[in-house]
Amino acid sequence: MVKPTCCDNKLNMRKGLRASWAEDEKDASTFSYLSKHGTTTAHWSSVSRKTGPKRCGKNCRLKWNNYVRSDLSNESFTQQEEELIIKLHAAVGSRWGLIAHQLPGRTETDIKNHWNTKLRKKLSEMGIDPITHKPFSQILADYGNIGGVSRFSSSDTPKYIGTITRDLKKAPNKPQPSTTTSPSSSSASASYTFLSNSPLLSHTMSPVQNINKMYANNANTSQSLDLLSQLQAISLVTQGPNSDTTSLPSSYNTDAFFGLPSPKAVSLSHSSMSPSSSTYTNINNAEKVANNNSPSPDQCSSWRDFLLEEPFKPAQNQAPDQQGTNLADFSLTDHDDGVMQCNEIQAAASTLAASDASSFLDAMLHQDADMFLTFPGLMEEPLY
DNA sequence: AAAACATTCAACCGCAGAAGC
DNA sequence: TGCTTCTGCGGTTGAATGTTT
Repeated sequence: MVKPTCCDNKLNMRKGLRASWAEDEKDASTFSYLSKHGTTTAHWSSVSRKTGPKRCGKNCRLKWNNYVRSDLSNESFTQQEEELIIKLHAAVGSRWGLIAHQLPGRTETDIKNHWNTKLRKKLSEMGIDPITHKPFSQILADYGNIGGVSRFSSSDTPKYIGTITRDLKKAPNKPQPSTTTSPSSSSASASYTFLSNSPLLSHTMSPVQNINKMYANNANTSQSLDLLSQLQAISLVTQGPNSDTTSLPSSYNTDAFFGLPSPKAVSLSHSSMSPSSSTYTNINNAEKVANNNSPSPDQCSSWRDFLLEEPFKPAQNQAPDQQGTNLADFSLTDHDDGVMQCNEIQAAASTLAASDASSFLDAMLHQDADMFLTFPGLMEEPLY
């Protein structure tokens, strides 16, 4: 590890415990220059040389990105933003930078702090593990059922269980909020009453609600969303407020919990879906491909039942010639008929399945690279 | 009024990858 | 090719502030 120059005491850089920035530093001419010309061509090391008292470039960048930028919002987080953060966290984990790109005016530090101080606690109080987004009861049950073969590494297990028990202590000793579907279930989705009660979750489908569905799926099946779901979650979010949510067929009966249409309704609606609502269809198709052993949506009366029916299982026994399929070969963009091509989903699913053949680490790295190839927008510079 | 406790959030730290030489 | 520097990210810390006792 090369020690950054800013950490070299010989350079007399201002650092150390809470060496707070004075107002005159914040208003330094260099930051004024950045305000006018942007940061795309800025070299933070040279920026630091221009700021009065010596500050390392890293320090300047941090200050600029978090506090000096003019587009930052000082308003408290709205409920919609909180919902988005939770869902994105479920989809992509603690990648605050990625999450911050979806929330204009918010910095990753803002979001990280808000998560650690508010949302994390909020989830814990509802009996949901903020790390896995699964109910504590399910985590403990899973842990009790594994019979000596831990799904966690032996080094992680004590720490992880310790986290759960600590969060459990924070949870109130009262019954989980009842649901209108299955009172016996303590699923994470059932605990998200504050989400379902949100005025934002109207009967009209929105990208956020679509993520809700995947979120519920994730909470009941796997420790983290599979890559395909992550890609789709990000795709949905990046559509933002521009997505047309008004063109959904009237046949969409809302799910009792998340305001989702029944799988049957969606299944019946495929042929009449408008292109603008194809994202929803894409996900539905992807799930059908991924859960190829699951009952068809026609057999289930609600999304919850459908999703609880069978956990996600990667396709097995893929033909060898499919293993070379690149995830970047398929696109989530709309097709003329508004429905994602099934063979493209198949290609993605087989890629995920093929990853079993090599090492887990290699597969993860490969999939991560593919994700950014598929969504180059995630790597774009935010507009300041 | 003051001490104790809890919460917030700006700043710092360490790591890792990219870029430059 | 290897070393150095730059940049970005996520996690942690602790001073400041607010709330409770």
